[in-house]
Amino acid sequence: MRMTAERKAGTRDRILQAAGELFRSRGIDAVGVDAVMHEAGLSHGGFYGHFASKEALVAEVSAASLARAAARWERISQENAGDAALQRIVESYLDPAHVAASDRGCVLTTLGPEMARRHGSRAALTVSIRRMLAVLARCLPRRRRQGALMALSGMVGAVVLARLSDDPALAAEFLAAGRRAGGLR
Amino acid sequence: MRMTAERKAGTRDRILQAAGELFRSRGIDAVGVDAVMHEAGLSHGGFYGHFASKEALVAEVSAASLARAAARWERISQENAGDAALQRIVESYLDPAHVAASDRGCVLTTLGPEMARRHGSRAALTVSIRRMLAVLARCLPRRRRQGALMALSGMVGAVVLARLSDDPALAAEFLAAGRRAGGLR
DNA sequence: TGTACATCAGTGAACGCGCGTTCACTGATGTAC
DNA sequence: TGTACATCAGTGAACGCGCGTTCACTGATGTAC
Repeated sequence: MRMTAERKAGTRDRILQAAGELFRSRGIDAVGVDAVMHEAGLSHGGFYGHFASKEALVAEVSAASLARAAARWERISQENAGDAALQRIVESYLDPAHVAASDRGCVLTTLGPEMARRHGSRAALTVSIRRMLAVLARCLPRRRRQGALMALSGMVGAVVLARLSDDPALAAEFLAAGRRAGGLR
Repeated sequence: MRMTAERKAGTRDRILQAAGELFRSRGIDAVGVDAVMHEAGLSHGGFYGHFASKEALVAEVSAASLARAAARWERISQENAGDAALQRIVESYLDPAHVAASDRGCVLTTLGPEMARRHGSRAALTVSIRRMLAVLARCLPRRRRQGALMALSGMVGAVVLARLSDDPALAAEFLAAGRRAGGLR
């Protein structure tokens, strides 16, 4: 009984993981429950033993994914001095490889407008956004709050625009602008 | 014959207008051809007399909508001095009323990630992005290119994050950060 | 000017398909004796 | 230790529905005489 419960929790995590990757790379409405379950190595019927609906999955996977990003930023800022922490966070957010791999990209840049329309999911995302702002403010020397707001806005916009840009040179310019907004260079 | 051709062109424009509003407010995949045609006051069957496919409509309406925004910025920058033009552009982009009315919002902030996945449509959007950057650069006193890239990134990110924020106070903070990124205050 | 015909923008029924969801089932694993 | 039973995570067929697209049609308008 104990082991089956753990096994089920593991399956649930695999579904969340698969959904996180597929939603971010293809968009929420373009990915069906059967595609998520197939990616998790299961048949589609079992989905409703883990989640009440596709919408419940969307809410949970987006909240969990952004919360994990916020936790990662917090860990980096605890283990590094302000300067070094900021550099790590900003560089990794704007790393061209991360920008290209949208299936592992930040929810804010991969699903931002889509999640903004799902009003029920915004509260959970806002909690993580506040945590990310707090980390950035802690890393900055002064004008902390304003700097954090500008850094996050600049980074999110830069990634969205870099992904939209047809020309790699223009995309690189946006990523460089994002780094500057994040206080680097 | 002449008048019917004009009438048909007018109908086509109504379809584009309806699609632009619906796609931006609800998302592309959440809006069907029949919803677009109904909004334009027509029955769904007539759609294929105007467009080859839904995907062709998506490409055209997104490109046209962003091109119109770029043209508006160019008009403002021609009719005003650099300072005043920048203020008008940035203020209107970050006006809370405009941010709330996503059906008339900028394609970059309402459909950015969704359009980034449609590789065939990116080239046309990139043309408009370059025009918008050129306008911003013309308005700035110095560090023009860098300033323009940071301004556009900061404004786009600020609007995305403001729409995501559950709390109006936090949303207002993001919009203020976007104004600062745009060189105001 | 009036009538007969041609054009074609728009209609609405129909199509095949994939979606989200339900449900009777199966078979591996855990428990009781 | 071995056997019989209970549990329940996961299966896969089936559902109603709305999607994108097609097509035979209609009826208003423009042209020819």
